[in-house]
Amino acid sequence: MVSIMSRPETRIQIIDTAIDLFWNASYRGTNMNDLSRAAGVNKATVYQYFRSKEEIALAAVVRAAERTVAYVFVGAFEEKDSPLDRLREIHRRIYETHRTIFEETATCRGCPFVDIGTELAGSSNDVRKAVLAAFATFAPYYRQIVEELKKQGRLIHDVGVEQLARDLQDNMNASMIASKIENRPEAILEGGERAVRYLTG
Amino acid sequence: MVSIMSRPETRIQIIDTAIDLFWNASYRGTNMNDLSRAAGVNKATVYQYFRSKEEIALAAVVRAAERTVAYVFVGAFEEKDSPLDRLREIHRRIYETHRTIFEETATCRGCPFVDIGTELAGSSNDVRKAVLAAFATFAPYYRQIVEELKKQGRLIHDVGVEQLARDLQDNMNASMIASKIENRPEAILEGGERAVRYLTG
Amino acid sequence: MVSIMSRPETRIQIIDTAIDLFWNASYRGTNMNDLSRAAGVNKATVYQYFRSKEEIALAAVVRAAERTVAYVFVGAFEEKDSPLDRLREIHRRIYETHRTIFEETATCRGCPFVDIGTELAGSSNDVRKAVLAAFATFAPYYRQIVEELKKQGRLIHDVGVEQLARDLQDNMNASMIASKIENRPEAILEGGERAVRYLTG
Amino acid sequence: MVSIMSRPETRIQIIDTAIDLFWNASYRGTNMNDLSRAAGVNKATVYQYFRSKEEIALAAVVRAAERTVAYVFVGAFEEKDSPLDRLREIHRRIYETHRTIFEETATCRGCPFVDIGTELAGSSNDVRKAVLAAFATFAPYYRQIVEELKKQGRLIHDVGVEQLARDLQDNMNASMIASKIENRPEAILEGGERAVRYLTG
DNA sequence: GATGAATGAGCGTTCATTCAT
DNA sequence: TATGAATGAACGCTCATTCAT
Repeated sequence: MVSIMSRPETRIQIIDTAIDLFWNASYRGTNMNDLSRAAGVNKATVYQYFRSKEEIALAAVVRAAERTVAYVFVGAFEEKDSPLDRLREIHRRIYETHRTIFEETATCRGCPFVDIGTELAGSSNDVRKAVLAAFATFAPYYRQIVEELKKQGRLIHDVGVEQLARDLQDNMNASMIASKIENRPEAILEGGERAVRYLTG
Repeated sequence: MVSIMSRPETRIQIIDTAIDLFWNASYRGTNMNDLSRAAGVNKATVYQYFRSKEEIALAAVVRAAERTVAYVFVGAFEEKDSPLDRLREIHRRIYETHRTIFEETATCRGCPFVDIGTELAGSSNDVRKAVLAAFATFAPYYRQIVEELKKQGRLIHDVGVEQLARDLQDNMNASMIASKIENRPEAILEGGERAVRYLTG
Repeated sequence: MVSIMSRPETRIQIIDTAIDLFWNASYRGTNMNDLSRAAGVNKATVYQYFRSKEEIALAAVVRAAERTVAYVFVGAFEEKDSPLDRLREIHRRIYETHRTIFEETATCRGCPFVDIGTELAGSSNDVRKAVLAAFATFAPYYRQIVEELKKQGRLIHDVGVEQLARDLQDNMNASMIASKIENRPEAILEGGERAVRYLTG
Repeated sequence: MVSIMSRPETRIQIIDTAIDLFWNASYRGTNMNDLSRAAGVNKATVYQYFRSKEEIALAAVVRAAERTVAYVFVGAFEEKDSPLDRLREIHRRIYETHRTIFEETATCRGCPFVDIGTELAGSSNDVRKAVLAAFATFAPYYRQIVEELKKQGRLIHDVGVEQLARDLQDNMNASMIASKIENRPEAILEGGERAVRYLTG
């Protein structure tokens, strides 16, 4: 069965499939055979859109970041108004995603950025930097949360906004690692409460 | 029960080599050829001590945890007396290890437990649980730090000791991930300060 | 009989590109991607003019022979009058072509006919025969050189004209192989002197 | 069926098989699957002895040269005493080899050195130099033939010994190319007569 | 107990060729 | 006519693992 999709759709189809497979089975745990089959295209077709598997990883990180910004951060900011609610909503949205997968597969996935970043940082500087860039696209949202809290005089630590925003990102990463290692999605939710606690006591 | 090997040193030599290689190049990025050569034994000899590569990963996680307890946690507790100094010393010891490697290789390694855990959690439940068990061996030290602070009335959060100890472990994981993704060992040190801040304000 | 293509220039463009690429990187070392791109046409377009890659090789041999006859043999015969000067001029013209390429690429190309012939003789009888036919288009010129020398009584070997003409072709092939293996264009020029020596002492 | 041969035998078995296949179907026309199967070993085993296909080509050229020296040149020198008989015997021995293969396969193979040299000179400088080195191992025999003829005062050309020895090598190469392109083993024999003619008139 | 040698299965990648428009 | 897109088959090479001694 040949799909009738034109160029950009195929590319995106491949990337989205890669995001899913890399996230589920890691970069090295996913092979190009599985990837092409899951994407519904021939293996050679994949190589008309990407020069190498690593280049797919790069594109996957970029696109996953875009999707995360749209669904998690913009979504949370649109749905909630107060900084703390937004922070909780960010964690809640990620939690829901993981919980759904957990219910289907009994397995808790980790953070797609942390996972591929730690797996490949040692062998691909490009991927490492792509993950760093992904985090940078989340930073404005964390920053805004911190700034609003600061304006409201509710921050308990006398630390720069930038640092606190980074702390929120680190806290999110830690939550998702815990949820994967403990195989327990709730850790992500608990991470949200910890973040609130850390910022406002 | 008699173990299948006669020379425990060989077994340990293999495990220690595996810890180093897995930590440096990830589990899947390390092959049995490199491992056996680096361990100074024949490839077939490795398979007299371990049934599979995964079993080596299991043993590596266990032994790396033991070494971490001895050098990082016991070491820090022997060197420092106050809970906050001990917490800082834990981060400092890990930082020093990473900084030394960073100066030699210009590359920042991550957390051996988080790395192998996130890489294999999806495909090996045993490894995931081994990492969880490794963290459990660190927990008593974090717990003692928190308890002593509590006794001194210096904790700013009204949260259970157990939870705060977990938070310290999560914070450490987050620091090491940041140091790897940012290729900047200092992130581990900064993580120590954040932990202090989180606990005592 | 109507040919299948409407634009003869496209066909020729493809063939000329193939001659260059096959000559530079060998038949199997050239792929249809590079060929179509270098020819400035779509890959599928190539297959509207040729049924297969081998058919391109066939056409390339035919056209390269035509170009060689025109530039090397007719050119030499127009420029020089005496048989020995013509023989030398044949080698000189080929030498100049190779020397120019050598100066640009530091690499000495071989004989396009010998190269593709030896590469494909074992797998394509058609290509082998095409190369044979190419040599046959050079033979009249070598024959004429030998015949004129014979008429002048300057031949030192009592061998048939046909055989001596073949010897000249063989000598040329040997020169070009030597120049390629030794990466030294001068071997072609030296081959010209050897030919003179062989015929007239 | 696993062969019981020990290390050096397996290596030689692979090389000898490679010589045969490369000679029959060219370097690029031979794949590692065919090679390993024909050698009677697993594909992975081949890569325990050679780092790459190109390294096999290198070893094949070296060994083919050794075998050629032993069978063709030393053999001819032991069998015949006079320089011209030796020269003819060199061509005759090569001819017999080709004729036997021709009778079995109806196809005339070319020169293993020229063939792989022209195929790979453009992409592997190492192979090119290996072929050059192979010719260098034949040179002493051609040189001795020429020197003895010179001592006997039978040379008709006033050209250095070194040059004439090179001419004999070139002549042999030309003969074998002709035999392959014409699919006619006799061309090698005729090349022997031409060599005699060239040297002594 | 230790090893040199071997292997089946699979890896990422590329090939000549064809489809659909 | 010409092309953007796709493909089955094969490529050189590497993997974790096992055999035979």
